[in-house]
Amino acid sequence: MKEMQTAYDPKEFEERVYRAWMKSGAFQAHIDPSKAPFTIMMPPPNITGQLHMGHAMDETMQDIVVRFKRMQGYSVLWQPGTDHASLATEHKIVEKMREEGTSKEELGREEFLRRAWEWKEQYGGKIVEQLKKLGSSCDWSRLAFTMDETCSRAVREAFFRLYHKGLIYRGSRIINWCPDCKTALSDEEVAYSEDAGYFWYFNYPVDGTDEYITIATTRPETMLGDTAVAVHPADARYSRFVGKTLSLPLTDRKIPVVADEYVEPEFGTGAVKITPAHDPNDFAVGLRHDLPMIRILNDDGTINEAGGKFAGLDRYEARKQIVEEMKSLGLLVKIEAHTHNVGHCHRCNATVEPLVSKQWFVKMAPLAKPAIDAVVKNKTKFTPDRFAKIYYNWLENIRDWCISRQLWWGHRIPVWYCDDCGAEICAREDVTVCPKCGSVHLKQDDDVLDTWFSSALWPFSTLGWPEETPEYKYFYPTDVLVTGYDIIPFWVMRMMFSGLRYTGKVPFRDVLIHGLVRDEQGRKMSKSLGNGIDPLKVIEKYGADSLRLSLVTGVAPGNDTRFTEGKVEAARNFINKIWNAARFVLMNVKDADVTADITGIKLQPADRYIISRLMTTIRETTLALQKFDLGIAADKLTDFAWSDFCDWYIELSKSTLYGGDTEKKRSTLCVLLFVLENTLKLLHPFIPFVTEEIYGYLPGTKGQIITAEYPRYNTKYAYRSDAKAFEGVIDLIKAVRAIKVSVNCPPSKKTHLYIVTESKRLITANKTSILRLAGLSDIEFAASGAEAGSRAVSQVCELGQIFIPLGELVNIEEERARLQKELDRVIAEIARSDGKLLNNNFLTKAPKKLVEEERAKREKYLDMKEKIEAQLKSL
RNA sequence: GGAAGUUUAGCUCAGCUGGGAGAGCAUCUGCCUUACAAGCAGAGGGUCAUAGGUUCGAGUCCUAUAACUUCCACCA
Repeated sequence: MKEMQTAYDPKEFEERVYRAWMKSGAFQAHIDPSKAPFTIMMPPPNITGQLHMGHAMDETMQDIVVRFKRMQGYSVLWQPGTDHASLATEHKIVEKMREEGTSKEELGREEFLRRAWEWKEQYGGKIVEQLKKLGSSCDWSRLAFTMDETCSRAVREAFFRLYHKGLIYRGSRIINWCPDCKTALSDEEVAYSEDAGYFWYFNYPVDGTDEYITIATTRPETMLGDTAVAVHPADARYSRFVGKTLSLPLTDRKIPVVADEYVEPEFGTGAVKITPAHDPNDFAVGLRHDLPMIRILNDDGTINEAGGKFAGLDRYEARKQIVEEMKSLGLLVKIEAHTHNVGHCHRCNATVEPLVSKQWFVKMAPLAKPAIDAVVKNKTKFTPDRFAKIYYNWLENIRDWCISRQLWWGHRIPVWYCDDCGAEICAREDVTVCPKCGSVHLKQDDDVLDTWFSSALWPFSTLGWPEETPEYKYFYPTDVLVTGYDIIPFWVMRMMFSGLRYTGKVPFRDVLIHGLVRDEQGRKMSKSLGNGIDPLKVIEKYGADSLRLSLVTGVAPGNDTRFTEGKVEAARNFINKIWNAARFVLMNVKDADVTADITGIKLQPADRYIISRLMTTIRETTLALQKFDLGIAADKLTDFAWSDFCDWYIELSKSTLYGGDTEKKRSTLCVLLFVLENTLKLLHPFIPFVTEEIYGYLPGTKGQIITAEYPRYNTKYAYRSDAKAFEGVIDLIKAVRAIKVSVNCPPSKKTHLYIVTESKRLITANKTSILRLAGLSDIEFAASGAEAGSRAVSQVCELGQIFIPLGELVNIEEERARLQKELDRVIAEIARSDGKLLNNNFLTKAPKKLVEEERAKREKYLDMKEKIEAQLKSL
């Protein structure tokens, strides 16, 4: 048998183990009617993406669930893929072209797309390689891409269906425009932030009088597009002006004063300039009063011809000049500092301009309703469930979704316009001849779709929808979607209404939401702050298993977590512990012909104890994983493995392993192997690499741990009373250890122990272990403490009263103080117990079992009190 | 303006359907005990944000308050 290295070194095997998994086909999903399917769709990372901590956590959580289910015998599909990320990718490619001294306009659409695909082929798979380093066990043979043939067909189909149901329409609306990306954005793609700005107060002259109306604005340049000033109908200050016209300064236009309830008299001056083409509220006012719309901005954020002499200036330069000019005209009243919410492009952070533009929209109201109902009716369940509220909140207030983007990289809108008859044709297949007039002069819409339009179809487009493929029939609907709460509006919501609309089913039954990974100070990790930590570097230093474990321990579902290297170190230390425990077991097994089979073996008390604890751990972790409580599962497991198995059982096993009884030795080895093997299986979803590696060293194992059966709770091995009894032995050992430390007795000095007990059999049965772990030379049963001599230290523990004669080591005063402290503790316990038991309401209303337990405790403490008092007296 | 979350040991955080406050790190003490010093044994440390309420019993449920975080809406 090959020997394990002395120290845990993930670098030595992680890549090798991953290759073996790939080669064995363990990740591959199979349509197997004899098994229940289990499906997870990986949130497709952008092809421009670099693996970050958010991915690492998201992937780890999915992989834990997937490996757990796979071991439970489900036919698992974890579907991987990447997203074309139209805006982000186009940005990147445009940037590259600029460096090469060219531009998309210069190259034209076709050449641009050719280069874009080339870029995708070259760099788009990078993130996939990074995911593999984490240990992600997805079916790479099914790697999908949002712009591949299958997904593209699904996009066409979806668009086609909505279009012909009137749920997709084209119209001129106020949309969010990014002047840097030069495209429309959806409401969700705009991030607002409180920015410091100003309030400029301008006077607009009232025609036919020498009076002015003062308005306040945060965006002076928009005055070029003003088509009215509005006041509240009930505002006495302005009522005499309603119906009059104003001369709009810097232009030759006359604009009316209108009355509209939208105006809040208390805010600003109570008079509002109305720019219907550049403000959503003004747009509504404009419609009500039939005002003209004057768009004053070009796509790049410069002023257009409507701006007269300001045409061609950048919006901020125009602002400066307009303010100057108003000042020189004496029409600038004052400037106030004012912080207000400004919308920014979530991709490039440029200030977004609301403007009227002809775009494609999805009508949301009819789609939102079923998506809400599905969650209300629990067809899809959020974990933690509080996120359902956030989901409702979004869908209940949702506005129509602007889906057209003025970009080239993406799914082109499948609509053609006929140059001859003006027909608008939406079709599944490319159109070359106008179905209305037979003309061949057709032009496809220039725009592409929002990336999220295709992501919304991900759970079924990857399975071949709209074809009823075997995959689709077997794996859809999917089981769990794992993602961060920040993605709910972009993706979760849209997959929900899309799934319901197109497939008639919810796309997933569970949504597992997690939080953000923050930095050590609790800040969001971001490029601009430069505080991001590269998961690949962490893997390089500590291994993927350590990173994975550190990302899920001590984390409550849906909560943000801080990443610290200390956590990774703690995880690494734990894994090293497991590594060495395995090494210990294997060293002792050597060539002994034993396996992890414990059937028919004569078990000692310690064996029953650890097996019982293993069973409890199996039950608890299985339950926690089923509820997606990954943090709790990890906690229970590490606690069991480290504390129960390593610190107790392995230490206990030494007394038989190093003893002469070969039969006992054999059975102990079996139990060690049994517990180790099961522990590795339980740990495998969390730390897959190291568990697989160790599993390979175990005698009698076949195949890989990744496809082994997940341990099952077996009542036969519960051994509840044995385990309970053995806890008394542990308590005894701990008591002796504590005493020895408290009197500064060196651990190496073996001492004698006297014990007054009724559990002689239990103690005798475990005598060698107790001697070894407590550092004793011998144990003697006594009728009373007197036999231990006067200079003995005593302690009341579960199995009885122990006495350790320590001779000159004992300082009577210190011992008296120690006992007094113990006595105080016991008295406090009795008082607590009395508080309950003397309360008649507790006796009558609390569960009987609880009352009985409380009575037993009180008895125990009373007994302890008596003994401690007697000991104090004897000193 | 609306909503959600957080507040527990020095730090970072767990704590499921209410029934004797936990972990890791840090601190202190003692140990190289032949798997592991990335370790072992032991110890100290908490008015569970505040105030009420429900209950025999509240970290846990309800109400209010405060502080912090986040999301949404938005007044030009």
